[in-house]
Amino acid sequence: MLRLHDTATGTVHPLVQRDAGRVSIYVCGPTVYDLPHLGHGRYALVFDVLRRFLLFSGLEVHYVSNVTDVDDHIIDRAAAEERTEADVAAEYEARWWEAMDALGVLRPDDTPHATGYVADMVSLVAGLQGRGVAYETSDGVYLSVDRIAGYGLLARQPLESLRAGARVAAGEEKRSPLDFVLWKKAKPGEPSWPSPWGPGRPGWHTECVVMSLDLLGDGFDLHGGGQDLAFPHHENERAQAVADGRDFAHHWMHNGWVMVGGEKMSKSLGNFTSLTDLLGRRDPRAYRLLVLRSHYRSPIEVTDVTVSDAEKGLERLDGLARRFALPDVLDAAPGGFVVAGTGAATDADADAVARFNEAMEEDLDTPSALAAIFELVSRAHSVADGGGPRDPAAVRTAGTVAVLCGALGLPLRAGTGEVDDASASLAAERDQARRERDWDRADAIRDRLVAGGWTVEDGPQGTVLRR
RNA sequence: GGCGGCGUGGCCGAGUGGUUUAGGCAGGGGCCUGCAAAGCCCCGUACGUCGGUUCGAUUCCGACCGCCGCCUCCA
Repeated sequence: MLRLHDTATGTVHPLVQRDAGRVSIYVCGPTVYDLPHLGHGRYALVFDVLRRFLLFSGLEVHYVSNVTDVDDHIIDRAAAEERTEADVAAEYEARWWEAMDALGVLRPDDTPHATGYVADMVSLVAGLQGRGVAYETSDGVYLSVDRIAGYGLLARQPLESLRAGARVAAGEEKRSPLDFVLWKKAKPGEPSWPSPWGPGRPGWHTECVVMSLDLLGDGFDLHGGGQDLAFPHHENERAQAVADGRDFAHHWMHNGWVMVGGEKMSKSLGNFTSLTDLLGRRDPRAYRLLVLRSHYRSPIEVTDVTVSDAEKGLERLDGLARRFALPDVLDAAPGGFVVAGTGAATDADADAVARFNEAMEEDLDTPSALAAIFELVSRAHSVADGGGPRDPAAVRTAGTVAVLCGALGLPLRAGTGEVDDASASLAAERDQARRERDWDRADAIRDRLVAGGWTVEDGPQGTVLRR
């Protein structure tokens, strides 16, 4: 049984399933007004790994993640670029999925869009107003936070201390500084939908309540996102659900920051690197490995050094795949993973698989899970050094590595990459020179290849080139 | 001001009240190799500071120092 840290309690406890064998998850997705940055990439990877591990464990998963396609940022960008809001949202949503595909993040089972749920949101807000927990002002409708039992649950502090630190903007008509907007009245030129309060648009915190409950139902298992969503976003979602008398998420999971030079990466600090940029320059799998190398709740530094470090780790895994010509296991049906030879595997293999599972089940301890994998890598090589790459025990161990990596969404690459004709003929020339024991010529050719960016290895069939 | 997190060997980064090590990267030595590369073997007595509990603490408790974050849009 998977145990996970729960933001609501501050403890690690079992992820209880409302429906046995089936896990329902809602993860807050992107607001599509700009390129995704590394922080988006991290949360997407963290929850992708969670989802894959649940599938790997034989569970069914209903994974829902939204796209916020109506929002002030989108409106601002559209105005600045003299485009429609829909046009801006469509462009950046497309860029989002490109990045997700590059990262190997599985598509959600459902991807609700805020604009598709406006009528339901209006109903919710009207209902809240009817119950007297929401009130109208000149610019919108707000929720009265002090009417909510347990407000502050996810912030992990009581309402009073939250209120003490709250900043108050001038000219606000809110009754309490923590009250938040449910509905925004449209200004001229802004996109709008009809409502009892006149034309307007929903506030950000409302969409996820409506969409998660609609698609997953009351009392769904897990709600997640980046740490910065815990408060106020998730707190406010929960507040609405509570006020509406609904049973909301039973478990809350939040991942830690991407840091830059010791500071949180964020839009407001302007210190962000776009995910699109990183994926264009580096092996996308390196970012996944980098994310997996630290615990999901710890901050991670993403720098050239840490990315390079991850790439070298990846090289070690790919090296194993090359030696054993391991197939790409990622294409296997997500729920159909079978741990290679679990029954027939050596005790050492079974032990490593057990350690992998135990690590993952204890709050997704991916660093320890990776340690188990790397130990298998060493042993596969070690056994093959004695019995050759066809040695059944070595092959089985290597296969286990591929399966476990697959469970983490990390495909291994056995190929050496495209080798151009000129380089291939140089390699052939070198092999000829080596057969003639003309070492000077062979080494000169190798130097040329290395200068051309190749890694040159002597394999059983002669020179092997790879980038 | 309130609340929370973190401080592990050159770097990254798990974990644990003591008996044998996380793991990766880098570095040193050896094996293999025509030489390399890849791979294998061996190597580093690390746990912020000061106290306390304990037979024994990096691991528990307290204080302190330092760093980071949330309380505002933010993954």
